[in-house]
Amino acid sequence: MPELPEVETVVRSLARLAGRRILSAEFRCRRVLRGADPEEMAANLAGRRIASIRRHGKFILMALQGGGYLVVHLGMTGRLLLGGEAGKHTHAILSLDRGVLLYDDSRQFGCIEYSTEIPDRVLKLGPDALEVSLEDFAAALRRRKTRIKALLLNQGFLRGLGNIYADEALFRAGIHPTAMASRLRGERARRLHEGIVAVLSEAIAAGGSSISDYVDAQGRKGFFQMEHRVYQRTGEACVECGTAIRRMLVAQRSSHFCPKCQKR
DNA sequence: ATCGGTACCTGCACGC
DNA sequence: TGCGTGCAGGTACCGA
Repeated sequence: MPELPEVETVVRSLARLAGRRILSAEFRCRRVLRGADPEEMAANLAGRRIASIRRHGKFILMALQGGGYLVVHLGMTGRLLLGGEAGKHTHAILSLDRGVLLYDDSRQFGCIEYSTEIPDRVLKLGPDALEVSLEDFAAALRRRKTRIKALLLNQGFLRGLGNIYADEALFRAGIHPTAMASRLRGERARRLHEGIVAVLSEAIAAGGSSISDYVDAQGRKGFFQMEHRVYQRTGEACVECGTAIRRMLVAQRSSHFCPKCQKR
């Protein structure tokens, strides 16, 4: 489900949790704990106060007073929900001094873990897609010999983009998903950087994209899916030229593009 | 060191 | 109605 704009929206809807205390925690699925012991997890969290909540790429970092972090990744179908009933796919239940926070994930591709420090695999990600400078972005592109779509999905290169916003940014830049990254120089690199920042900013302003079931922590849907120009619009007319939008696989992920507007 | 392909898991829409 | 197929916002891991 969630890419940078959705995770940012969730984090904003969780901001009110700063200062709250976790009374107790319950974990029901070992898989989303990345192998950690459920009892140990619960013991690490019980009685702790939440200091702050922030986004790092697609990760959610909940800092605890006195040290330590609750690190959450929503994977494809993860949800953090304030309030509501635990269901079939609820894997974590945090009882707070006021209310409850649930972690729900039907496909179990996400994770929720406690760590004394921010994990290395989180810290080693590339620069944030909303913060990277054009100069750094353009220089990094030149060093990579791979198709641009695959590179934009690589969180070690740039953190935050996923399949929707990679396709949308490439469309805005007029770049074909199979274009070689190292060949995108000058004006093309600038347009791609601009397209990434623009699409992510607009999506955050719209509360993210709700393709099937994405909602923020208060259960609110996003509406940026109304603004998608290529993603899941296969066969529909390009908003710029009217040509039918095409779909192809790039790095095993479906990629949507306008064959006329986007050049290799 | 980098890259592409595959595996992981559940649910849904579709055609027969 | 049920069954098989393909598809879905993600990353980790493997071998080349």
